[in-house]
Amino acid sequence: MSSKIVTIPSAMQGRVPVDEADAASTLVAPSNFLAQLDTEATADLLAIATVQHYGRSDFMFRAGAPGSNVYFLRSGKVKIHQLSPLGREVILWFCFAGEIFGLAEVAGGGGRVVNAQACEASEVLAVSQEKFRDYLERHPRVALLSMQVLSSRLRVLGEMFVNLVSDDVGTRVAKLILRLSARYGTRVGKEVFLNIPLTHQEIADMVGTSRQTVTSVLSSLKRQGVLSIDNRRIHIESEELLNELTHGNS
Amino acid sequence: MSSKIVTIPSAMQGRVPVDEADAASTLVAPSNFLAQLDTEATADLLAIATVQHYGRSDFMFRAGAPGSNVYFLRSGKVKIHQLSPLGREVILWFCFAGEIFGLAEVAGGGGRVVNAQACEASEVLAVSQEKFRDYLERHPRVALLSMQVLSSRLRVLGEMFVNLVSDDVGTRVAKLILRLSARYGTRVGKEVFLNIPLTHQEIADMVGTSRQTVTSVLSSLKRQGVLSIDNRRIHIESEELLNELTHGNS
DNA sequence: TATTGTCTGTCAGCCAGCCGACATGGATAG
DNA sequence: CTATCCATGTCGGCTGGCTGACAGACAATA
Repeated sequence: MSSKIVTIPSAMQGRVPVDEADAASTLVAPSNFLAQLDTEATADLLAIATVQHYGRSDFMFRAGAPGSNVYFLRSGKVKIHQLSPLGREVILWFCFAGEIFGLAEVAGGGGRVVNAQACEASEVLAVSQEKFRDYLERHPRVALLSMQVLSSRLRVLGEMFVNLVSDDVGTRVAKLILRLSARYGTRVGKEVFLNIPLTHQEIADMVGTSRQTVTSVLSSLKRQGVLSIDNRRIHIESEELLNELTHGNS
Repeated sequence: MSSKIVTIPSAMQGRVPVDEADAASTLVAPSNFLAQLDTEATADLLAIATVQHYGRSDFMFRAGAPGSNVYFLRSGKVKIHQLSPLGREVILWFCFAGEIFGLAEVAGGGGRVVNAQACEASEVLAVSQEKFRDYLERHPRVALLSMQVLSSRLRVLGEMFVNLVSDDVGTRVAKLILRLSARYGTRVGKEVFLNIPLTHQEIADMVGTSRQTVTSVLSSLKRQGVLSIDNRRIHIESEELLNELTHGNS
């Protein structure tokens, strides 16, 4: 399958007197890194990579460790998070099949700042820092691609930051769901299925609230008929309504 | 001078059973991009760049515009910020001489997400997206450097995010000051001078609070003898005390 | 010298959301 | 079948920090 780019609804941050069409501002990245390498680049990468397997809740790396590998997720799901000084877990993002992670700390030198933990059994390719550097010098295209990945994360994180500062919890949750569904949801007619099991606690950790508050926000959304949840998987019934909630943050 | 890589002390987020020393957090980057290019790379860059001048509070670019240039700040000070839907200005970071900005949106495609605004008269080099791409293909070292810059921002932003989620306002302000002083402060004995004029409002916008709260936090810090402020410039009198406040966030 | 604008400082009232506590329900293990 | 976990749901009380309002300080402009 060749790189399939998902189109994402506009992110409508900081609208300005620039009469650009409002069209798809796509805060999203070519999230599937592996799929965008040509066959040669892929082969080359495989040549320097080690295949590793992790079980549910194993760590690929932890904050504080020296960042010596870049990882490519072949299958499974990985949670990138940080522990706040007092044990609060802050989830920065999730990685899914095809995505690269652990890149930022390798490129930047210094140790890991975040934790990478498998949410389910996962298979990864690990590539050492030095080898990856060489590799990038040999494949400048891939270097560009890597920059795109970093850029996109930077944007997303920036967006998250702004949301956190300026929105109330309800809006933050709504935006989170939209972000996730834009990236990882499968659209069926007007509905969207998010095939990612998420606990309330995890949502809280992504959005910066307490578990209880998330529970109540979600109940409210269910009551309004915006979404339903089945077995921890969110099913958006009315994306429009959800969007409305997002914009209507007065 | 060939690409000089700065070593970064561990970032001590989410302390783990890795007995790394706790040394000074400093999530700092090779912030001065231009200074790290060798003469050839510099010449090459100049060849494709346009020199531009901006006056205080002019915009280099605004959110919503197509991101067509990368910028290098030769002198002056630039504020990168986003406007939240309801007019709240959220400052993501400041750029100082030598730093690159506008990179993320160029690499990522899509339009600008943030605004770049001169805080004072500034001179920049502007390079078009396409030319910069070519340039990077010809100078893989610089591509790596760019990745380092992006990585470092990603880390800083991640740190900011975590702070925002898990610390109270006092701690956030303290950490902000430490971060800034690590990067831009000049150390004189035990004291640190931050030669960046900042209004309370700007601090509030970086830290996600109201101006009034910042005022009161700062007064409190002054009262405790942690710092003094002269003409909007922060002067840290006891970095230790400040650090303590930071760690002591129970 | 007055005028206007921008910044700092202080105070009181109010409320979103945090925290602790507890009850229920499903899943997994023994 | 029972015990143990873990996630969900709900409630009430408490409080950090936001809001608005106003007053003084200083700088720049006229």
